[in-house]
Amino acid sequence: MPGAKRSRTTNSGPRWALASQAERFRSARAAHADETAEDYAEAIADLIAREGSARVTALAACLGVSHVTVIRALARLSRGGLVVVMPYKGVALTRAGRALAARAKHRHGVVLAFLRALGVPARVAETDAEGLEHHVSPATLRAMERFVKR
Amino acid sequence: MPGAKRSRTTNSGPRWALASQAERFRSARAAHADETAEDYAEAIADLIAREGSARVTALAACLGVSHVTVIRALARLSRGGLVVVMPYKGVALTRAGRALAARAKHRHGVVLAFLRALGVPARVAETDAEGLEHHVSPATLRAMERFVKR
DNA sequence: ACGCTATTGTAGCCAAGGCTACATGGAGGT
DNA sequence: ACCTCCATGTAGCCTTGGCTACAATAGCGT
Ligand SMILES: [Mn+2]
Ligand SMILES: [Mn+2]
Ligand SMILES: [Mn+2]
Ligand SMILES: [Mn+2]
Repeated sequence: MPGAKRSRTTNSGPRWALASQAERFRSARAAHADETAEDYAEAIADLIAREGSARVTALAACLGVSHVTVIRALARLSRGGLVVVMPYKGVALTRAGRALAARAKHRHGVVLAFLRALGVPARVAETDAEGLEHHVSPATLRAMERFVKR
Repeated sequence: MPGAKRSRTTNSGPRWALASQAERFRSARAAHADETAEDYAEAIADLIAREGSARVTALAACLGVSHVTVIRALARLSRGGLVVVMPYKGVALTRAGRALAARAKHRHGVVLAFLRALGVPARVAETDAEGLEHHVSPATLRAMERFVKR
């Protein structure tokens, strides 16, 4: 008979498969939790470098969200000790914030250069890099760097 | 004087930079919106293939979330016409659901094979692929396939 | 036939990340 | 000095995606 009835606890595949698959999903969810902080830190550092200051409105335009969304995100990052908000003056990065921005910027650059080296068109590479970067582990990042340097 | 005061509308960098950066962030957010559907479709198809049915409990174990989370996600996917839930029997994929699962599974496979080919250790590759897959555009996917086939 | 146990479902909580509409504040230009 | 405009902040709403605790039910084994 088809779908031969197996006792309720039996399951064909390898015993470790399910648990470690769950771990993979957990990792992806954890990456998403860090994503906002990374993107904000990088955007703030860029704005300060390019315009001398990072204003809430500029951040909103840059990230493609409303200023309200930025204000609330900054409040969270501030509680987390990554930024200092100076109303009507701009947002500054703390030491930890600058460190995060530097790591994010570096990784972003590597991922982008990697995609370009792979032969992905510039515009597409730029778009994909913005999402991919947050899921690139240190080991994969090293592999990408190796590849970029031929 | 340092930080030479620029008129309020001036901004150094290229004029198009901000808007298109916003577009990149919007794309990444859009990818996240599809992520749950893709992962669920793929997991359901896998469970059906491996065990003959996809039960809520099995999905929860597989995805690393509580059964409540699965039930609610399935309700949304059901409203979206991707799955049909048959209580105490299992979850079935609709035609659209099967198509999504097939695309997701293929892309996942390519991303994983690509990382392996790049020299990323198996465990790390499996973990990274779970998050990366959702941000790989068709153009990048093709580039990865090309690379895997040397 | 009946009870146990595992599966499924509900209620209600939380945080994040979006939004619009409206309120307040700063600062430049007149 | 003051007006006006823009930047900032608040109130309140929504959806997604987590969770725990508890309720209901299917179906197996006795
Ligand atoms: Mn980035
Ligand atoms: Mn990003
Ligand atoms: Mn992602
Ligand atoms: Mn995935």
